[in-house]
Amino acid sequence: MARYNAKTTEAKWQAAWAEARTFEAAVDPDRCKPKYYVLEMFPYPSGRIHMGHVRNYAMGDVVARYKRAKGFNVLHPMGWDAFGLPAENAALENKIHPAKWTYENIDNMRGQLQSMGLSLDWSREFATCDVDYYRQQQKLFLDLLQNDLAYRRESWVNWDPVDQTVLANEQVIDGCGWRSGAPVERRQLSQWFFRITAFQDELLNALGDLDRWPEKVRLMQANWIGRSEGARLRFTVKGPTMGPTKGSAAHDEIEVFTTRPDTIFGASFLALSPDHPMTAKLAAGNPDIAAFVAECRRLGTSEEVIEKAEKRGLDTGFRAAHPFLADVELPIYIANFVLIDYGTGAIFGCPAHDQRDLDFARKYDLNVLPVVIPKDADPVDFSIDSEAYVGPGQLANSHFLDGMSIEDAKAEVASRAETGNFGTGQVMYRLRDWGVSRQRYWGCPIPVVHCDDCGVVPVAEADLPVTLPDGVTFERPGNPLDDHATWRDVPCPSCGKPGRRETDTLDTFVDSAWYFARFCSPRAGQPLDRDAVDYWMPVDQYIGGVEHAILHLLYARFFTRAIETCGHVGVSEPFSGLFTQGMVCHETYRDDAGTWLEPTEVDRRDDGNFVRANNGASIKVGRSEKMSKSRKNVIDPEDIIERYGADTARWFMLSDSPPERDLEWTDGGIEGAWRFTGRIWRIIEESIDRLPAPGTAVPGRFDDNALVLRRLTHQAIGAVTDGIERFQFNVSVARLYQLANALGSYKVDDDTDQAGRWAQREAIETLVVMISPMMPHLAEEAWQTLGQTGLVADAPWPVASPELLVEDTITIAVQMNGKMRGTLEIARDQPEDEVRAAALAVDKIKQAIGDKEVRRVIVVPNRIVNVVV
RNA sequence: GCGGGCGUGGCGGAACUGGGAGACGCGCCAGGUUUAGGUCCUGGUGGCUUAACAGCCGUGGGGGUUCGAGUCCCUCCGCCCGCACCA
Repeated sequence: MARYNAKTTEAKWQAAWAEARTFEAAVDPDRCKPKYYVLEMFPYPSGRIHMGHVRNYAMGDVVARYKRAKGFNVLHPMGWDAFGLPAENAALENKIHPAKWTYENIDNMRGQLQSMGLSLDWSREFATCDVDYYRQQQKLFLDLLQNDLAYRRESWVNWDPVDQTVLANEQVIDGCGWRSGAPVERRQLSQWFFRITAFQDELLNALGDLDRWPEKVRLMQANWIGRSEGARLRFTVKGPTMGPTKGSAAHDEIEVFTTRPDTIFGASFLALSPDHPMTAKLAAGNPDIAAFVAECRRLGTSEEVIEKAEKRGLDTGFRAAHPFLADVELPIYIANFVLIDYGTGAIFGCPAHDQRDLDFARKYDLNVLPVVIPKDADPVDFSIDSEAYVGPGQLANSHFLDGMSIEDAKAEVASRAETGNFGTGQVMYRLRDWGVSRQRYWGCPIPVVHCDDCGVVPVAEADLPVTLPDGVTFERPGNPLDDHATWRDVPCPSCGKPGRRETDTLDTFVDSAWYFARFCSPRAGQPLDRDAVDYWMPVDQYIGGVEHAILHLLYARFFTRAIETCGHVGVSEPFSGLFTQGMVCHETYRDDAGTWLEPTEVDRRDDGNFVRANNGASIKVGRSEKMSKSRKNVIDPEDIIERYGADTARWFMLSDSPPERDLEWTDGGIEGAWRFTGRIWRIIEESIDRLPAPGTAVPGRFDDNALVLRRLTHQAIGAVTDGIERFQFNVSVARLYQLANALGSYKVDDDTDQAGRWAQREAIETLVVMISPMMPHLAEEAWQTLGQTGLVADAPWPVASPELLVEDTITIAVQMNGKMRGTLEIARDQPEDEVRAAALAVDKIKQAIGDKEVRRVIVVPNRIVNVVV
């Protein structure tokens, strides 16, 4: 009996699929098959695939192959998110052009992915750095420009001093660049923006229809867009009557945004952001204010400090007139907790109903007047101590608002403000427009020319693409395109006078904001071919890491709407189904000095302790963490595939852990998967000589032994299918183990039981087809060995026979007072009376009842009986 | 601080709408085959009490609803993720 050789077998079937062009998709002209577009987030070509890729693509391949077998016309493409900074860093370090570095990496990673045996349509492959791709992206940019969805403005930007590039607000994490981790500086630059805020309402509202998205992701997006209803209110400024700013000129009015206009009568101060224009004015004439502002800014970027920072403020000496109370004036502070980026950069503080305002009021001894009273509290002695009251209630101490609900009071204040011409109701969003300018070489050039006379002039469509020049140097910091005179200096397309190309390139998030649509018609002469895009879009199932839950997915949703506006697509939402998978983790190891060690440097001894492989020194085993180079807890997929084969690696990725949760890589797990491939193979080899020929007619009769196997087979079909449909691949895997176990212990008497052999073939074929999305090579080899002529990749998904899913005789549990006491074998669907009688006749139940009185008997049909005594 | 999620054997986990807790895998124990070893096969494996039969306990803790709770409700504890002085 030949042992299964994964290496040669996998190569053989990969060649066979390529030869037969099995996975190349085409628009189905008759529309007789439903389409299904499954896509995994395309990789950045770093050079090597990692286990996260293996997990991601193994899952996507299960879906793609399963849907194929279910009769869908499946599109399953792959490409490369190929622009970006690492290529420039590599260029600098290794003196290699970014393009050469990138394409070499792609070649290597393509080979690695192909060794996984994925059912990908490689004929559609492209990289976002292909001129053909980014020329189409430039066309889209021009369309956005024309539709006022792209624009240029001076703005304060987040400047990453390490990457030497601008970052979007979304890319700044805890005051540091999302990629470099360096503290971000603020600089003023002229920048290109995409008007994502034009769709803020749609992007928020449409989340409600994305019912095949994880709730978590929808919530994160909603929070990111951050819609809140409130009011803008203008306060008249008086003074200064005292304090450090006495005598200096200032604003006449301060406009605040509040989500709680109902609490206006509880206001006891106004607070300005340290970056507010009025603050700046005051700081210019007052060193104390300037010093305070500087101090706030210093505190401003670091994360941990701010979290625990005390609420602090500085009284400007100015006063603001209360809009409804002629005799009340509120002090105006500059406060460290007021953000310039949100609302108007100024607030009114109502200490009784906002914790931050309360902390502030207690510190500066300001009035705390409750104006919302909880339902069961007494308005007379309801008071605020150290905790602000933010719950529901009724207005009090609020003149014309007294007795109103919070909602009514909010509306009333907004309406009176409008009447009195000092404010209005207002919806505020946290979302900002998407800054897309990057001062980098390795990105999509923005196709415009700057002219002293004509301003910003778009490059004519006929003159696209604006290609990246060769012969650039990366020695100097900043953008190499700025230094490339022959590329940079061009005549103005409008007037012909000397002009200057835009040297900014687009954020790589733009590249990934429409690649999924390009896959529908990857060689089209325009960005998107409407026939193809209308047929394939939206993506039915998108799969990737949760780390892209906000940025990439929000940009893709925006961009799809933007190009819909320009007429390139007919859908608003790019991904109708989304699945976010967990990370691949591994234990970490350190020696006594605290140095991280690779798994290969560590040996597990028989007593379970870990030692250094080379010298037996003791090792500290740390908790399982995401595989990362810095912690050295990385397992290279190539090593695993080389040693065990792709099927084993894929099987392990799908076993045990639910796909949405983190998976812990263990040696035991991969060994177990590897043993299973051997077991499948043995089951087939040991029985193949005695099985009936493929396609033999169903025997008329099966004995009990065969019937049990057939039932199990058909139940497995139901359960495995259900597991795949619900993204519970681990459950499907468990059911496949169960079926294999049953086959392993299945015995047939060849002299008397041909039907038994038939049932065995049925079970084996079913098993093979159902493992084929997970272990496609082994399945093809088995399919061939079983005497089938076509590819298992083209075989239909098995269908369970309903009559085999139900058993005639069932075992039901009998409880007494809710505790299991025994079981009962009985024909299914018996009348309740008979089940009750049978249950009461069970020996253990009779014993347990003894001389107690039976008060009730609850019969749940075909499930359980509960005797209550 | 706000929002979301999770907590089940030694480990990863299963249990569709409340109905036999622990499927399946790993690990471990015992036995067998072959062998140098692994592979492979058979059986066992939540805890406690017991010689055994059997019984009791058991899904983070406590309480509740129910004939019946891993599942629903309240409360407390712990862990994870996201956002964050968002007015």
